[in-house]
Amino acid sequence: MTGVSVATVSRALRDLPYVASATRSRVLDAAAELQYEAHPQASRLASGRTWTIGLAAPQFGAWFPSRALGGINSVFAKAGYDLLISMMAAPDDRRRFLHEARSFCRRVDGIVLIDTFVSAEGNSAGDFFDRPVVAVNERLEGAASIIIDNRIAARRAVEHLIGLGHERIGLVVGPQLEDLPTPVPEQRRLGYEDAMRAAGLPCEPELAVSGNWTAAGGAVAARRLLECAEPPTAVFCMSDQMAFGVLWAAARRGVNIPGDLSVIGFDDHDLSEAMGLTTMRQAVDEMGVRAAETVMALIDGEPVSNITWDVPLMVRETTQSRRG
Amino acid sequence: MTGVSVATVSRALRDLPYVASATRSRVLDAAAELQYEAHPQASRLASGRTWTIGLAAPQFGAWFPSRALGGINSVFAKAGYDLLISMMAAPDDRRRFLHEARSFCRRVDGIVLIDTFVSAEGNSAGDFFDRPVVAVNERLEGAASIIIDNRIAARRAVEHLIGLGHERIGLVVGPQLEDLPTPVPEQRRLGYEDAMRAAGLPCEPELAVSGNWTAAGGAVAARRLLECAEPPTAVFCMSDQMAFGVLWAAARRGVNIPGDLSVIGFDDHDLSEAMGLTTMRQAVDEMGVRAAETVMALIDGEPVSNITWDVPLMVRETTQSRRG
DNA sequence: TCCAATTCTGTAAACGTTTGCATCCCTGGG
DNA sequence: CCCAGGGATGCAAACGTTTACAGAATTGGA
Repeated sequence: MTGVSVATVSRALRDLPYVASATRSRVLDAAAELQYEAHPQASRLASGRTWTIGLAAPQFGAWFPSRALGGINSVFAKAGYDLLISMMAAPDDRRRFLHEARSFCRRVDGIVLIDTFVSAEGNSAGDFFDRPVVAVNERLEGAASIIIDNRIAARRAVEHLIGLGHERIGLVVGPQLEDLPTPVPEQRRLGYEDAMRAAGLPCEPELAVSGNWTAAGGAVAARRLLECAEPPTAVFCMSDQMAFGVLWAAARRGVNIPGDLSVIGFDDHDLSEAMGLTTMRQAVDEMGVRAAETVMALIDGEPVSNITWDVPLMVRETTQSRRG
Repeated sequence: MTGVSVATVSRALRDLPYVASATRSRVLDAAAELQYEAHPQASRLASGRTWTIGLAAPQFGAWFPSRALGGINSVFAKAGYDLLISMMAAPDDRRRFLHEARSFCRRVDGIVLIDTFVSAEGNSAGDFFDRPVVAVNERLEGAASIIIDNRIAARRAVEHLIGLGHERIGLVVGPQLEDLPTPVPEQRRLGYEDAMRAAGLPCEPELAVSGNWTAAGGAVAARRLLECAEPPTAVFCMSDQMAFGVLWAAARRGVNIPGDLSVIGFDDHDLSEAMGLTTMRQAVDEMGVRAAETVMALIDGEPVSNITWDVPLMVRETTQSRRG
């Protein structure tokens, strides 16, 4: 239609140098008119670039990954990358995923790992992947990473309660999941203990109860705590979901919040603002955006970087200074 | 390595007929040893099959799509399909998506639409897509669909309350979103009115308040309802999230649930069981599984089908018969 | 005016499969 | 013993780009 060769068309459409501007605009016009666009598979085969980023995470139903997906997707959509997702819902899926990692790598230019804890299975990203990798919520040798400091954030949460005058402070813990060897619960517990010890307060074992990472578990935990001989005046929950359970159980028993019990969570879940829950904010979508930008930078040859994201305290209505 | 031609290898690896079983096993062994696998881009170019399914939805952060993603992904992972996602977070993304639909189609074998309401922009799936399409939560000409009957489900929810003796029944409505022309709120409202009318009860305008589809909005709505001259003894919320807000606001005001106020929601959100919320269950993951299976069936040439999914009533602890 | 450097364009060889067609081999029936 | 027919294999042409290389056209300076 333009009387020009395919090579020139290819160059014109991709903004490569060495094509006369008159030629370029003729090609562009023709392409627009014909709605022509390079066949993706063919172009991928010839160039070796897939223009696809692989995203691996445990169930996207979970709060963290599904939120992160939003941020990540917006960046890639703008940059022209497709997003290929691989979900590890079942307990053994992490091993399956790593087993198929070579195959996965062939169809992507870069990889974003969310909450996958690949480091439990090997030492370095290079053991599994031959593509640039960025890991969210995990340090992984050979990969860029975006994490938060769970220990310090937890410590700051508890310090907030201590600063309000609380001394008996309950801890609702999320258990270590069998199939997900995350250091998160341990780190958050250490942060709790750091704060308590620094304030000269004892860490009573009876004040640390499991909330199973769920709202239902949080409710059970709250009941346990409220039935203590000497119940706590404040509670730090390792997740907002568990905090919701605590709030709910307390409300149903007529325990006034924050009058009788201050509650602080961790995450800043979608519902937290509505519930007025004081919490530590994990800015998941921002972390997702940054992860996406980082993997694109790695693809462009920039060096590996490690980022620690800030976790601000969001003071709302479920914490107040101790009575009396 | 096996002394056999590439054509035979290709046939052996794909389980095609006309390859001797001895040859096949030699090829399979060699492939296993070399960790050989067909280059995806090359195979896609040659065969025209992309082995990819496109999934479009508004923000995956939302409850419905992120849950559906789980079911969908599990099916495709097993069947060997990749999943390519396209998210429509911003208000204008639906138009953008449809504008790029031709390009999207070239990289997928089939399409799953969740909550996209494409039908607002055109009459038929064929207007935009030249691939098999299954629409979730929407009827679309030329596409298979998986929907629920919002009107009947809402009616059954309200009938449950009426059956418990309630007569003043509040309605917490989700507003019609500007950029998402869904018939959902209208249908659920009609279901409410159907039930009320059938029982000879009036539909008081002051008992229908907006909850903005959020927990925070639900809390506001609850306050409005409780401040009525003659407050309702029961409330039907168009979503569980809004019901959470109602529950929360009621608990903070000392309104006993279900003693003073029965609450029923719609969705069966993850947190609903923990909260003991009576609700209408949308089995999202099952709908996702079915959507995935349906698109695969369409690809295999089976005819378009329309499925209406059942929405069972989950009776839990937030509804009880009217006092006195 | 001529030459070198530079910009522009075309040719053709990849890229790594799939698949139509031809060929060869083997088996069994006449 | 021959031949038909079908199973098994190989050959080579797609698939639709990208890109190294070569050649043509243009420019600027001597």
